[in-house]
Amino acid sequence: MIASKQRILETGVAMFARKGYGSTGLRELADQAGVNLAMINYFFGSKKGLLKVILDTFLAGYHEIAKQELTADEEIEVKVRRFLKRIIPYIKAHRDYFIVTLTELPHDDPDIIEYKASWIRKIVDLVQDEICTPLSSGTNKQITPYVIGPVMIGMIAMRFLVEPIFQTIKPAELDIDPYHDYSDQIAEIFLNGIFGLLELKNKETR
Amino acid sequence: MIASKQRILETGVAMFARKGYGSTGLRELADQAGVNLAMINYFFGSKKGLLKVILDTFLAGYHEIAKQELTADEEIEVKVRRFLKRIIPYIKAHRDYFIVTLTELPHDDPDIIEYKASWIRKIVDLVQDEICTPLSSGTNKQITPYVIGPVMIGMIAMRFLVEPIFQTIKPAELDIDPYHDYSDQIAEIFLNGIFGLLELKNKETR
DNA sequence: CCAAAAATTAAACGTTCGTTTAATCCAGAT
DNA sequence: ATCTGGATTAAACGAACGTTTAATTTTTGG
Repeated sequence: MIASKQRILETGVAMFARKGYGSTGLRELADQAGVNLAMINYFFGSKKGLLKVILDTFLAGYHEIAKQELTADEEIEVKVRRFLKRIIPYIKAHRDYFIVTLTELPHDDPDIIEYKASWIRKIVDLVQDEICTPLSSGTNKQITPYVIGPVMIGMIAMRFLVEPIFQTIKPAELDIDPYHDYSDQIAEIFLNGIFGLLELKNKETR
Repeated sequence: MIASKQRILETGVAMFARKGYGSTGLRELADQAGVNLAMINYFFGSKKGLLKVILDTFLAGYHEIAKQELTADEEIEVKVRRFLKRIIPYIKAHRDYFIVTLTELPHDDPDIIEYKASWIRKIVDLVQDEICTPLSSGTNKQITPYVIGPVMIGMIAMRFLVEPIFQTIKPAELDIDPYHDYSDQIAEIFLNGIFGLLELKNKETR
């Protein structure tokens, strides 16, 4: 990718994450990227075009990992554990992409809502086929990807959303690195939680 | 509260949630609220003043519920269950407040970051005293509010963030009401998850 | 009923917004 | 060396931005 385009993308994702999409001006963005204002529209068509690239980059990566780790003929427990083991470092490495995606998720801009929807649809289908359906067989459950999906992402996600504030109130020792087993903790909580829930449901309807 | 002020607040929280704070113009806001443009600055001082009221309203309510339900001499299990039983309907009833708070959380606007931090600090302390500390006693754990807090909120939160997109990809039956036992499900997942995690940690270090 | 206070209005303030245009720069290929 | 196409620039576009002012209407309380 051309160096200028790359710098615009990098600066854009950083500023959108720190100030919010709507509160970021293209002139300040261009200045910080060391690039002429017109280059943003030249390379990305529009401000919204830049946002789309950011959302697309993150969601494509997320979906790719989900596909690789969840689509396998193995125990759900193993698959979920492997998925979390990969997705948490991925999010950590693309923290700003993640923050932008998450904070723009609920905004129903007609130009990009179908864009987001197409990705979410794929991920929901994946969770349905690889987690919910296998979990259902053998039990008389009713766990849907619409419940389990957000729960899983949410457990991981919120940490990164509040991290800037944690930085303010507790400047030391809040990086995720020290918790080298952070993904293990999340995996334990999630798996114990889900299996505990299923057990309970079985008991109820028995 | 004066009717005009109320309408500005209601319209403001709705528009900030749907379009984002930075992408919402005060003229459109005033129009939709059926109010003169100048009234917004008259009642709230500035656009950011309006945002502060929204954040304050939600976080104060959240903290109040956490204080009431978590500060008690009872089993953690009971307290967490009661907290979730109250906090989920609260968020559901103040969905737009919640979305605005969440999506503005990572934006480090110097004017409001200390504002958010003061609330988060209170909530972190609460979780520390009422959940983490009691959980620690008797075990050789190390669960901090900085891990457990975001996990708990995140499990609940993400559902509301992606709901607008779920509406798009699956227009029917996605309201949380049908899951009349949604908070029970979350509570089960969370409690099973935490206790499972603690058990594991004990085993490891035994 | 009238004065004081509060609510509301229209208009303008200067600034910044995202975008476009047209000219220029600079490689690499001919 | 020159042509060519992409990269880059400075400048301007009109629109929208958040905020302020000053005048006016409405409400309140003595």
